[in-house]
Parts: sequence; C-alpha cells; structure tokens
Amino acid sequence: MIKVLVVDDEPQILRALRINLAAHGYEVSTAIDGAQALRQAAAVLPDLIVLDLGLPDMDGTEVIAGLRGWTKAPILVLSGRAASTDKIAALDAGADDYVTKPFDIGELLARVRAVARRGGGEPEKPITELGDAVIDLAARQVRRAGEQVRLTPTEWQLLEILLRNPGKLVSQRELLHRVWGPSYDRETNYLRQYMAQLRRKLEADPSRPVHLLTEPGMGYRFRPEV
Amino acid sequence: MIKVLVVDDEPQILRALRINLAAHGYEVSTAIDGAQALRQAAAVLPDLIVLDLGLPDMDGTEVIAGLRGWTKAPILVLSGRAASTDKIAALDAGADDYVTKPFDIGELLARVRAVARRGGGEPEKPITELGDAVIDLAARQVRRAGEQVRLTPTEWQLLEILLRNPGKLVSQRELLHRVWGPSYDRETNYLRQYMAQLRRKLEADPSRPVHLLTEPGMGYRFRPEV
DNA sequence: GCGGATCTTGACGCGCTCTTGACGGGTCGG
DNA sequence: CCGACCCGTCAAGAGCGCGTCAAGATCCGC
Repeated sequence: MIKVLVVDDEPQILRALRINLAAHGYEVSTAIDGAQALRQAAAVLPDLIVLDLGLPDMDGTEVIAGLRGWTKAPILVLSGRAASTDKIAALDAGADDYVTKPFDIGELLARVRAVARRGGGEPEKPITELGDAVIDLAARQVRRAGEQVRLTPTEWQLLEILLRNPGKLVSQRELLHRVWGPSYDRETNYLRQYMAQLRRKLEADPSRPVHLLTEPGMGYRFRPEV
Repeated sequence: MIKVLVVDDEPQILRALRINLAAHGYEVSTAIDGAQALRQAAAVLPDLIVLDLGLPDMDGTEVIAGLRGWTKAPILVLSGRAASTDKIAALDAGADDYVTKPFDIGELLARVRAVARRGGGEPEKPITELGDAVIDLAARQVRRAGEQVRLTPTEWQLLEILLRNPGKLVSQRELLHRVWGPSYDRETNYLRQYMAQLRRKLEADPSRPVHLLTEPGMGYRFRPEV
C-alpha cells in the first residue's frame, strides 16, 4: 500500500483529496500546516507527498527544503499561484511536479501515478527520532546535532529491541534473553549499565530520560515523540 | 553532459528549445516527427526526452509507448491540448510531466531539471569519489592523483559491496558471504587483511581512514564525502 | 618450468568493550 | 521509622577484536 501525505489548510480540499486517494488504494495521512506536515512526515514516512504551498505558518519552499533534508519521496505541489517564478522556485527547491488550482481531480491522480511510478522503486528508510538524535537502524547510524555518535554492538542490540517496540514495555527478562542469551535471567546490573550508557549518548539530560524510560520492577520502554 | 532529445514539428519551437537547453549545458538532439523520434532515440540514447504530442505522423501516446518499450528515460510532454483526458492519457502511457502550450521557457527548464534530477540518479553514475581517488565501478578503474591504481579481484569485490551501500554499515558476515562464499563466517582475518590493503591504496592516511571505516564488532562502512 | 602477483594462514600487541563488584539514594511496605 | 528492594553510578580487571607484519601456498602468463 502506497502511503500518501496530503498537506492543505483548506478542509474541503483536504477532504476531497483524502476520499479520492483512498478510493484509489492509497493510504492517506493529512496535515494542515507546515510544522504539522514535517512532524507527520517523520512519523509515517510517506512514499509520496501532496503539498499545498499556501500554508498559514511557513513558506512553501521551506517545507520542501525541510522534507528534502532527509527524504527523497516525491513531492507534488498544489498552488493557487500560477506565476512561472513560483513554479520554478518550488521545482528547484526539490518538488517533482507543480499543479495550479483549480485542478482536475483526474489529472491530479494521473500525476500522482506518474511520480509514484518513478519514485516507488526506492525503499524508504526506517528512521527513528529520539529527541535531537536521529537513528537509522538499517544503516546502523546515529546522528546528533550533526555529529556522528558511535554505539557498541551490545548497545545497538539493546536499542534496536526497544525501538522496534515503540511505546511498549519490554521486560528485563526479555531484554536479557535477547541480548545475552536464554541463560541470563537476573543479571539486571547489565541492563542498568547499558541503559545508562545509551541515555548518556542519546538523551538530552541523561539523568532525566524522556524517551528511554525505566519501569521499576518491570522493564524498560521507548517513548517516541509526542 | 545530459543528453536531451527534443521532438516537435514546429521549427521555431524546436529552435527555441535547442538554444535554451544548449545554453544550460544540455547536449541536444532533435526530431520533427514520431518515426524520426524513435530512430533518433535509439541512436543517441538520450537521458531525457521532450516530446510534442501534436506530431503529423503518429499519435502522441503511440510515440510514448514506443519509447517506453525499451527506455526508462524521463519523458516531458508538450501539447497544445489542455483537456484533462489528454493529460491523463499521456501520463498513464508513461510520460513524466505534461506542459501545455504556450509555455514559459523558464518553467519548462525547471521541469526539465526536476525530472532529470529524479531520472538521472537511476541510470547509475558509476563514478565514486573517495578522497583524492576516483573510482569507476563499471570500468573497473581507479585513478588517484593522475596515476592509475591497480586493485586485485578480491579487492574489487569487497570495495564494490561497500560502495554500493554508501553510508550503510555492512556486517562482516555479509561481506564474507558475498566475497568468499556462504561457508565463511568467522574468517575476519581475511577482512582485516583486505581492508588494510584497500586503505593503503585509497585512503590519504591509511592508519586514519576517513571513508573506509571500521565499526568494531559489527562490520565496515563506506562514508561518502561530507 | 619459472617468476611474479595474489590469496591464504598464523601470530602478536594494543586499545576498547564487556563483565563484574560495590556503593548510595530513592521508594514502598511493614 | 526502619529495612528491603531496585535503580543509577563509578571503578577496575578480563577478554576480545582489530591493525599490522610476515611467510607459505596457489595461480597465472610467458
């Protein structure tokens, strides 16, 4: 199922697009301003983005630049402005197509198919954000404030289990079994050791963790961004 | 140099496009009808095609279909017909963009850049830069400071796997399997041997590698230029 | 058959990771 | 109010993984 993020501040257009895209087999999520669009994109990792340029909070090219910073998903721009300079600016900022309102819904869907056809081949990166740290599990890479953060193999194993169960509590037993082996049951000092290390490397304030939480007597939990 | 094939039966439009594209660094070839377009495309193998739909000898979608039979090069359609049904037909036939005449030349160039950006990455640019070394994977050739650098077959295999996964960590198991075979799991001394050799031949300071990095206990990583 | 290049194999030292133990503070129940 | 429990933190020894050097084995063109 192809995931599409639709960004528009006009409710009726948003609704029309959602219905039409969903009717053609797309999985649709929506946002009504630029800030929400960027958050939503990071959360759902869409395969394609339909973006209205006339948003209340941000300039359209800024939103495009913000998306292009980390994703190559095709961006199809909607806009009421038909001037060539606007189109050129948006396309050179990284948009893949530009459609002026009012638009024909059938044509828009055809253009969506066209850009999806081309961009679809690329698998999307499963990237997790943890505060100001960006974690790429597939590439085994952590960036924080531009700097590269190095994790040891044991730290990766522990972190991966927690990140693959977002919001869910993982018991100490399960963590010990999956990282150290089935014969480890009560070595909770290992967990304390490595959780502290992870928090030191990833949390803004290691002594007051926001994302790597302890559930006393039970286990640990990764809490994603709210 | 990006090769563009322009197809239009109106001489003045053809001329205007040729001049403007050439001025922006494209290598331009032209055709004035559908049959010639297909012959020309097969001859010059363009990276991008600008195609007028109103050709005298063939229907526009037939030309698109004829091209799509063997090439994935982006096709940007020009047309005097603004009806949605025409656009939908062309896009679904395999076109990547659709611009109605009369068009703004600046906008057209921006759309050319947009589709070229996306299509250009796919046909592979087989050349990778690694510090002062230039690596051509297709030609199996490395130049460094003008000098030719020789790599052994095993070195090539190892280097190619890393270069085809830029930024991504490749585990020692995967490297061993793909270079030496599935029965090799723990012969990490092979990897140490050949990685050292590659660094000696490619890195500016082999003892302090910048691009061919070790992730202790996990594997190796090729880091492209920052 | 000979010589050079390439691939395999072994060994050693050093730095980093993992392991292990101990201490103190916080919380909860008795 | 006190003790048990759990967690965070620190410290230090053990062990492993990596880079490096060296030498024997194997393949190839001439």
